[in-house]
Amino acid sequence: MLSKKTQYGLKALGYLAAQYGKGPVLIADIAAKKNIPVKFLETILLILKQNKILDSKKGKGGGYFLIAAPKNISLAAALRIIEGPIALLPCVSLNFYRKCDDCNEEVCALRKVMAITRDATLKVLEKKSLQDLIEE
Amino acid sequence: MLSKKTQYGLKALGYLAAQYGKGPVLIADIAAKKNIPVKFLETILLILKQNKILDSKKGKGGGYFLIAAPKNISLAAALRIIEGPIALLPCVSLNFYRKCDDCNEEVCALRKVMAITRDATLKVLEKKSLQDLIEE
DNA sequence: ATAATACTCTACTTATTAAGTAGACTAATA
DNA sequence: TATTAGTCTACTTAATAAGTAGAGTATTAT
Repeated sequence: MLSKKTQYGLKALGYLAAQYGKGPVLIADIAAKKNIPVKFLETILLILKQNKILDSKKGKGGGYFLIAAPKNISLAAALRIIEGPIALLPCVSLNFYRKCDDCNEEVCALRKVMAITRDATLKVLEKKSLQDLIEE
Repeated sequence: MLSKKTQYGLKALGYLAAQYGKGPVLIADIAAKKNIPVKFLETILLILKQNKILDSKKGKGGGYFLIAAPKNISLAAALRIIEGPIALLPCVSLNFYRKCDDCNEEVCALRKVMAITRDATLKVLEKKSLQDLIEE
């Protein structure tokens, strides 16, 4: 299950996607509209900025905004930044690979199944984008 | 990511699948072969027994064994018992549904995407079984 | 019967992560 | 230069993960 942090982050991104092209949006605005604790949201947006999904402006008229068009940012990319690995086991993660404690990766049956599962999940998440998080 | 508990549980089930039909297997045996802390494994196997995946016999010649043939137990079923929900959000879980805090489920775009993701993941996990966890 | 075997159950402990908060600091604008 | 608004460091609290200890109960062999 996704952490609250990730859920908040994706909701915020959906809101910013809807406002794309309309200039910076206040943290407080997003927090209010999406029912997210302001201080918590600050840290989430900062992480997204450090990872080149968002940019920001300080001072009056400032706020956060998407660097790229919503349809060009996949949910997989967003998820990896906020939540971490998408795979169910570290040893089949494409972006956060870690070796298993002591199973032989060539042989491990669990690994094989989890790699297939990862592919199925990724096929959806790589295709879907922030565009798909925009509410009517 | 799956918890250690779940990884241990699935490895143990894979081992029991390989021994299916050969009578009870000792906890200590499984633990030794699969490098799992014995006491931890005890609690995991007990949960699987309470959920009708395994049965056990006490005393000499005792141990744990699968109730049904490995190919008749899906990974989805095993995962749900040990790990819990397979979906990424409580509001799209088929077996562990919980309402989201304050988003409108009819409208929520995130929910829609996560339901599609769940379906893709389940399509694999429902089809794969303990048979697929048997090592050559 | 009874000793040995092996699962069962209650009750911990310890470490890590999740979730959120407080407050000072820095940059941009009017 | 005052106001606005994001940035950064450093907490706190609660929950969950991961594992342990030890007594109890059922079964089998002698």
